[in-house]
Amino acid sequence: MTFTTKEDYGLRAVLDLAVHGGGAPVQAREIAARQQIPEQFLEQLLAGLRRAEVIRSIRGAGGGYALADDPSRITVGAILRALSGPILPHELVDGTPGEPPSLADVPEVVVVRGIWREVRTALYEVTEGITVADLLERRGTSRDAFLAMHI
Amino acid sequence: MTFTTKEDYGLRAVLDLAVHGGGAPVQAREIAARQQIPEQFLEQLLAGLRRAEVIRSIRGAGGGYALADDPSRITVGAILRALSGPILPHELVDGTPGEPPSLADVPEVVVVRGIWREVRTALYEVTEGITVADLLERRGTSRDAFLAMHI
DNA sequence: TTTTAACCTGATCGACATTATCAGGTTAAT
DNA sequence: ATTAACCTGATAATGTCGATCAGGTTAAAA
Repeated sequence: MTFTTKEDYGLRAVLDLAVHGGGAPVQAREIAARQQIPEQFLEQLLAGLRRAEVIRSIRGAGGGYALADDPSRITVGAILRALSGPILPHELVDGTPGEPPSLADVPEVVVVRGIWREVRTALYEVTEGITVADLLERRGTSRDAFLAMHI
Repeated sequence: MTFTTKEDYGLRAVLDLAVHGGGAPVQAREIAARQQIPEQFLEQLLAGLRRAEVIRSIRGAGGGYALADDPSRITVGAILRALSGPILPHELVDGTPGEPPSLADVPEVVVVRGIWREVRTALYEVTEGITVADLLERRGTSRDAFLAMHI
């Protein structure tokens, strides 16, 4: 079980987009610079997010990226799924179509699939419960706290 | 983010051990046969579980494996950590020691680290909240339900 | 005390994902 | 026409996953 840099980068990129995207599109280069993400790698992630319709792109000079929807309708879960596919491989939860049928009769298999279902539910509740709008709010308060510390 | 076959196998092996370990040690070969896990791969996982003191081994003829503790004191979380290390890489949550200090000042980084902390907490609560004793109980009821279906 | 059943160790392997980098091609505003 | 930006595809180092092979070590049992 592991989360990766890819997902960290992707979340930061979308949040960056939400913060700095008050009208004009935001360039990948800017995001890369602010978030210290390798530019070409970031473009791969943005391409995936675009295909999943989390963000949209504007081509040509003066182009860039923007959120595809209102921040309150984009969840952390949607972003993560766009970056890395389903949270938990179905095979573990439901079994594979091609597996020996006897496997589903092993009681331990049944019980452990129940665990995976619980884990998936917990992850789903957390990640679908946080929207980009929530993150924007958190960023505001955390930045205020940070600035206050440095007065 | 992904869970793997390794973790599925490992959970099933420990549960199998709990079910069939009423006194005598259980052989890796038996577990492999019942759970349909490649025997040598299973031994790798058992070795890791032994090093983490989730199970213990008895060497020599008539040996095998047994739980290292009471089923009620072994959690799913402990098993998963023994198999795959910490649930979430700390770098994402706390940053790496060698990272440029400026990164911790990027507000988006701070916010996203908060997300990772929430995800970790949720996973922790689920996995540490289920013990092997719980699984034994579930197995009992699920097997009864299965057998009842086939009368 | 020899045998043997079991654990144990280390090496190796193909396939795949991650984390990039490079080289260009395409779009559309200026 | 130029140019700033997105877009695409190839390449690659590194690591993990899932699995297999070849033996070595322990200790119960014959």
